[in-house]
Amino acid sequence: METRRTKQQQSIREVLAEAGRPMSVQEVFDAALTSVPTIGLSTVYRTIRRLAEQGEIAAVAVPGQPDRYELADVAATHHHHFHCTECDRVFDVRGCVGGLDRMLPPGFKLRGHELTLSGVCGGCAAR
Amino acid sequence: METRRTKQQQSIREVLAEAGRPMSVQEVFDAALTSVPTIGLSTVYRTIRRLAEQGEIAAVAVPGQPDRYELADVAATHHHHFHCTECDRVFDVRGCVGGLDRMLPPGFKLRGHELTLSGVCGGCAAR
DNA sequence: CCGCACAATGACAAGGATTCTCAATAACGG
DNA sequence: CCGTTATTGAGAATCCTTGTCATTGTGCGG
Ligand SMILES: [Zn+2]
Ligand SMILES: [Zn+2]
Ligand SMILES: [Zn+2]
Ligand SMILES: [Zn+2]
Repeated sequence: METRRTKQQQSIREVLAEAGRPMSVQEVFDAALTSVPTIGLSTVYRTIRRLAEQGEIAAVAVPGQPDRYELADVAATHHHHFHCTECDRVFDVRGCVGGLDRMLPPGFKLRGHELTLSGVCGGCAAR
Repeated sequence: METRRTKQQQSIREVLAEAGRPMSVQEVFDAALTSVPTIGLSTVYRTIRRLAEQGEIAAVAVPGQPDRYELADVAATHHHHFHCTECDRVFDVRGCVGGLDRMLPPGFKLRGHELTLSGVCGGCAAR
């Protein structure tokens, strides 16, 4: 089972790399269209799912909205997210918090955590 | 516009109140069926959406899965969540973390936050 | 270079979750 | 009780995501 390199996959990676923030499948699709006008939505879904399964990208959930995705090398630099309730965009924020183990009930095993701040982003606050 | 009290809505509230953890619409529906066997799935979606809009319940997002909901009075007692990657259930955990403002870029305004721990729950870990 | 094998694609069908529509029901004030 | 009308339940409709499959084109061997 070889793995072939295509312009579609390359485009999707570039979009995610240059975005600087987690993007939805639809957002990736729209952005990828400019560099590969014939790309299909199926391909974007397929590629993103595979990348996620392979751990190359990570999923970010926001209530009531489709998941967003970002490159794992960004995710590898441990960070968290900020959801602007005005424009619905999601931003990366650096830093973390400690002492999470102490929050767990006995018997539970901690493997990871996801912290999402919410409020108004710089752009929306300015207006 | 009066608001009428129905057994369906009462049942849904009871289910959420007695669950002790955030539940998906389907879970609420299944549970509500035992007390109101004729209840429709539409009614559960409708009621949960209205309760969420009115701020009586809060939504909890998990990547790749439908939102879960919990009563706001539970949510009001500030707490967070634990997602078991084995059984996919979501649990409430008490406690919080501080110093979140310091994580924000300049110009951003913090209104709230959501922290979701993940790992293996007590039940699954036992097996 | 050329051609083959088969991974990947794109268009569309299919599936699942959520919302919408509407006639029938039932809560509640009179 | 009665009438008004908020609410319900069933199904259609919509949105998001995955599956299917004939076609395309990558990567390798000749
Ligand atoms: Zn914004
Ligand atoms: Zn962290
Ligand atoms: Zn579990
Ligand atoms: Zn907190």
